[in-house]
Amino acid sequence: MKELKTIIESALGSCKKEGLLLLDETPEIIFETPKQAEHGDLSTNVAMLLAKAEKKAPRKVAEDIAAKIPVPSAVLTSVSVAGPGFINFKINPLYLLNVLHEIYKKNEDYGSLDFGGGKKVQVEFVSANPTGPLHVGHGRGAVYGDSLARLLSKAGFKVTKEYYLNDAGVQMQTLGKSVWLRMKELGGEKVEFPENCYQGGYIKDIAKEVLALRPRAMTIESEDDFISFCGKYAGEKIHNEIVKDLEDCGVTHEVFFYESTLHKKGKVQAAMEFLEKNGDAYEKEGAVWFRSTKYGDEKDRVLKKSDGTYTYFAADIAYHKDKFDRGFDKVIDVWGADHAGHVPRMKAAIAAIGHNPKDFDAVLIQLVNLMRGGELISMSTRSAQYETLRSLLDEVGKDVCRYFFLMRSHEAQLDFDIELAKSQTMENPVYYIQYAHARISSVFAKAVETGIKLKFSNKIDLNLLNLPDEAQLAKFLGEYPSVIKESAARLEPHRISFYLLELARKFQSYYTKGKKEQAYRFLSDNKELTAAKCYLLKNIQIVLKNGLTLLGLEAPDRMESKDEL
RNA sequence: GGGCCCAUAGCUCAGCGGAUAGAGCUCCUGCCUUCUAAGCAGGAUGUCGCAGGUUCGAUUCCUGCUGGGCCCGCCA
Repeated sequence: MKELKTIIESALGSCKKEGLLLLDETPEIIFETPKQAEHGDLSTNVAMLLAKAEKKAPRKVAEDIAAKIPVPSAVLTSVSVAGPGFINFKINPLYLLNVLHEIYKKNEDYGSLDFGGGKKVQVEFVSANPTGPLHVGHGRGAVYGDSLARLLSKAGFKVTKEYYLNDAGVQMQTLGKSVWLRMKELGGEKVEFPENCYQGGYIKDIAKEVLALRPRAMTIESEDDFISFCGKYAGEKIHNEIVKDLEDCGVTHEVFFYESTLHKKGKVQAAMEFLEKNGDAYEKEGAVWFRSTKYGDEKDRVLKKSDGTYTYFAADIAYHKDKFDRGFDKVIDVWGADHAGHVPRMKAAIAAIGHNPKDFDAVLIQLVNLMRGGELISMSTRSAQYETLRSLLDEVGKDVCRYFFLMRSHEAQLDFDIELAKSQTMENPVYYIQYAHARISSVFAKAVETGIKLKFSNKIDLNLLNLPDEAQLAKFLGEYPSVIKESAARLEPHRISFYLLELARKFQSYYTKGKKEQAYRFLSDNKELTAAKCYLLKNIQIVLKNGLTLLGLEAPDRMESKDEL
């Protein structure tokens, strides 16, 4: 609405010139779509913002401004003042419809912005340790991170998706030991299986594999060597399965970063030295501490334990230093809500390694409560059938899974009811949105079938789209870029879900009117009119597909019938 | 005890400085000879957790409180 902004600015200018307004400061002009349709297509609150400085009643200010706005024009059909001092506008339908040419021309690039200015952003997400399969909580973070990356990239950032693997430290050791113990069990030995070892059934499967692969290794090799082999084998195997799970979820990463490389290249030590040099690290009680309190953390944190090994946090500092060293302007970590307590120390660390903590965002993803028909499924026990992302994917499928993870704000806990997810009703809106897309394809198929040639071009006469729904649909399509911008700025891909739902709803309503009113039929004997209507449909479809792609969902040309599922 | 998140219709949730607070589910009433009824139209339902404060204006921002979740390790 650049033109409208210019119109307001020039109206303000006239008011100042005639002495109606002082305008010592120019206010920010913001437009919004009124909730009530009777209030027009757009409104602005500038008059209310100005009222105080002008020492005038907001309504009076609004009226003065409104009087200087010429109507009707190519942009506006009417201006009015209402409520406490809103200036409401009715937009010329033809002006609204013009956006269709822009959408059609840009197609899949419609909604692409330079908001990010080409800044390099890294999104690190999932980063689950290869000690067991992904659970549904990981799934939410995975889908969120993936969609966020798509969104930021659409908004003009240069995005790298990264996965950090803890392949060093005690975990891999424990994993190896778990496998080794299960192997001994398989060999008929009675073993005490410690609580801190990995309990899952997948460990036994891996044990069987290793046994088949190297049946005599256990007797030949030293215990330490063999446990370390088991750990490495299991880690790789589990990691591969994680990657497969993610792929089936439509989630991919460009970089897999191994913690071990930090140690090998001496980067952890280098980071420690960096902190020490600046007086941000000190020794106490046989350990080395990070002076995180200096940067606002509530207490100092251990970097190097008294046994001489580094903490996870120390490696994490080195890792984040490495991220910035690689030239990222902005670093986003997607964490589970249980890591909330780590944010202050990480922010402190970012500051200590010489970067602005504002360039580091830790997005916390709240819990997923997995349910079935209203009953909570326990997440803590092994017996929980749907604990893993894999089993959820197998049962509800990729699109439903992703949509459910993206239909809520990431900072609110999510109730994921498998029964609802499987139902094909409005409780599961993913089908509704896809249905809108498919329906449009279906109309086109019908057109072809009845011998209508579909030709989309900017030669289409938009004047023919004279139904109110048509201008309103065009207006809504025109809002898509601002939805992208807002979603990207707030790191909230769920806003796209809501936008798409509303677009689908508007389309369905428009479509259904054709059942009753001939004027609403898309396909008719009037070639030009049919072409214009199909052009609008094409544009709706472009935006639907565009948004679905951001969410990582399919945009089908036809829906499978209910009975087939 | 401290920190973070949540609290909006019977249920699941949007909105996050503006005009009569929205959507879906649920409950009623209609709508398939004609582009997919996985759909549409209409109706019903709210002290926006409580109490203060900032503001011309607060569900939205701030403070306190209450209730629920997560976290507070020389674990990762």
